[in-house]
Amino acid sequence: MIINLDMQSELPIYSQLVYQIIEGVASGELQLGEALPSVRNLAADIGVNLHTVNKAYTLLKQDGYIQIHRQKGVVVNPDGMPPVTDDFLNKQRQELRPIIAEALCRGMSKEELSTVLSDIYEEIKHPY
Amino acid sequence: MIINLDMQSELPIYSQLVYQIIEGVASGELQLGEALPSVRNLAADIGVNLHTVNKAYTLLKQDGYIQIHRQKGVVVNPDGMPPVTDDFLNKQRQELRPIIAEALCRGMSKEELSTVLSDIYEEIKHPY
Amino acid sequence: MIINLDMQSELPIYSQLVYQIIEGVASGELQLGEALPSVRNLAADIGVNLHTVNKAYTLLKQDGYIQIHRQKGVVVNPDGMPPVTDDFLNKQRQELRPIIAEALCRGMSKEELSTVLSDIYEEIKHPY
Amino acid sequence: MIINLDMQSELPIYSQLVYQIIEGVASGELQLGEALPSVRNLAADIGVNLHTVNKAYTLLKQDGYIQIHRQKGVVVNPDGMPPVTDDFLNKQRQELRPIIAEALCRGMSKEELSTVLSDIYEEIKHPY
DNA sequence: GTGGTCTAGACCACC
DNA sequence: GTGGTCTAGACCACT
Repeated sequence: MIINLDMQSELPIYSQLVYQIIEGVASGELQLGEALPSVRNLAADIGVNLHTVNKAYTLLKQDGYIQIHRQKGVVVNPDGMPPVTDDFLNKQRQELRPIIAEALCRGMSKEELSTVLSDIYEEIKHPY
Repeated sequence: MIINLDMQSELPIYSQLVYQIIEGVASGELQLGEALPSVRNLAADIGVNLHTVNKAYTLLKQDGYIQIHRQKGVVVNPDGMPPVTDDFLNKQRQELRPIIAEALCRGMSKEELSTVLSDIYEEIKHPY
Repeated sequence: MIINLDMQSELPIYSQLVYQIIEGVASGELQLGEALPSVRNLAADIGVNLHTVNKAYTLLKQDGYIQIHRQKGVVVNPDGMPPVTDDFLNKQRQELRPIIAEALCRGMSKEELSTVLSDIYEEIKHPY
Repeated sequence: MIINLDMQSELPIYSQLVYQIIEGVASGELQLGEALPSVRNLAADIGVNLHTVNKAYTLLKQDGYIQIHRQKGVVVNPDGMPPVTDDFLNKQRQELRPIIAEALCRGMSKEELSTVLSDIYEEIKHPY
């Protein structure tokens, strides 16, 4: 899987890592139970610090996206992805709110927004 | 207009300010051309430093949401809001992408996402 | 003569006034010895404070562009415009330097810059 | 690179910094991709507050002259300088206009002005 | 009274 | 170590 980092982004590198792995699962490029590179290997591959990869993996584990086994290494959670909890929905709304407010302000209609959302949805699901 | 700040949030205070003012315009609570509080007044009202407010105002001005008149004060841009540029759409997609990837991963359908979006859209537009 | 002020410009209003009057003389719209509106009238016409107009006139007088007579009012200096002094040339170079550096940085050639300069020169001289 | 600040100038210190760095790039003293001093180092070197340097760097970043890498430092944009956009040309004309009007008023010919411009252009390009 | 600038000094996240 | 954010308090130009 190809990881694409923007070193100038305001987003921390570990967050970018988290999102790229989540997107990998969302697109099907990463299967449930599939092994991920070790912290050490991934860090070397993408040229970032060990701590950075570690932080990303730890966050992914906390949210239930991956499992970290002492010896076997890191795998995408074979029991499936975390469910849509109320906490998640609240967080999602908080993140969407300012984006939608800005769009509304600039005159985008609900339909236009829906189209953008739908576009991205399909783009992630079928990245080929 | 009521400003609601979360001092514990990971979002910088000035960003929260920016979004709340944008939402104020989006909801119609702030009219085009309407005066905003002076830097110092707003800072005192919400209990933050004047530089923090200043930064928020400066960002809003850069994006064309407000005008800062020399020694007269700050007003919502009377010439209307900034348009939907390609830059804006790109930025919007970049912000939406990880949110949608996460939703997809957890099994939300496109329709469910659209409903959430629609909900928030109306919530902002009709906050009563 | 039509005065055009930009209340949002970073340039102080009195400076804008100074430049517009200088441009009026440069274009020939204002003749040597021609009367300018009184401080009071001009302030009322363009909707700014008396002090602002006063400051502009005072600066113009200091540089020798106009004369201010107690009773007769304000006139464009009938003895001609101030000469090209070394001080003026130094000030001019200081002002031009950052503009030219920026142009050079972005890849404008000396010829392109000269064309822009020539354009503006003619535009001011023949504003019709 | 030697930075020369005039603390008495009407130009804000951060603007002087911006222009000096742009001139450094224009003259070739600063190469594309070259590292600039950290905010704190530069501030200490030239004896100003770190916020002042920060503001200069932020402005340079906004215009595309430099890149600010997360926790790694500041470099001259390795992808080249920002292009000559219409916005830039408009801003340039606005800045040149009053300077040219004044010169015209005092009787400088187009050729004299062109010579001054050419002088400064070469002076910046070949500062030795 | 307005925003613009500057200082001094602090804490934080990231790497 | 880096930049990002925030505070407190000051002076200035402009209107």
